[in-house]
Amino acid sequence: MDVEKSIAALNNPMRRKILEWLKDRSNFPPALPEHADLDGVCVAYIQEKAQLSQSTISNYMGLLKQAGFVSAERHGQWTFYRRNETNIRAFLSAVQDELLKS
Amino acid sequence: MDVEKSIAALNNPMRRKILEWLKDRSNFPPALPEHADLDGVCVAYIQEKAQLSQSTISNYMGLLKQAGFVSAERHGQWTFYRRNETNIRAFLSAVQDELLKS
DNA sequence: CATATATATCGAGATATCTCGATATAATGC
DNA sequence: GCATTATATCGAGATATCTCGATATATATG
Repeated sequence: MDVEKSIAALNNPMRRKILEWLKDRSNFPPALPEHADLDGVCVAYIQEKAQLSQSTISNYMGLLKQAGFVSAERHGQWTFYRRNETNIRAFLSAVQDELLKS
Repeated sequence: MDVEKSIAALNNPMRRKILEWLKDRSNFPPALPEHADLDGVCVAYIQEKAQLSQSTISNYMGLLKQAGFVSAERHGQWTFYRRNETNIRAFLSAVQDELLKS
């Protein structure tokens, strides 16, 4: 739990937006039939919704992953990103402690 | 509650450290007798503990104030900064909502 | 193996943040 | 008014972040 890196990752409106979008798979186009069993979203879908360049989104997802907010799983040519709820809660808990605990 | 501005203010280790120090007045030198009734800390004390320049600390406190994390009160030539617990909790609540609420 | 597709990485210009010293402002005391 | 003290603001160089297009890598398919 690197609070430093996590806050830096959140210090960008689009990255926070992406984390919100990932709460609900239906924010993105339906998965291909062969990916029906996977609960992540591929980079191209995120890029389409964010309207930023492919490299920027790939970079963003890398930062969110390093911060622990998302997990990535490769399947063939696709990388599926999904929220890591455990780590998100751990971050919130850590920030809460840092800001409130005496 | 400007989450954007708040996260930016927290995106710096020393500013977070200062917020932690302000939890406990005894992290700083004792107040002057004439300030005994005030529960804030003056800039000079914060600067001494942080070991950064006066202008940097003044800037930091300004950012923390704009984010709502601290309140400032002028008394003569001194400005006393103290945590704004209400706003800190409001921020935590907002981030929690943004990250978790569906 | 050649081509196509999806993603990651690289390099760079634009912009923002950091942090300082210098200076300005405000209040105090003589 | 003048000197001192506390804080705020200004201007700037150093560093970091943003975001892109170009390129590299990995996989799938013919």
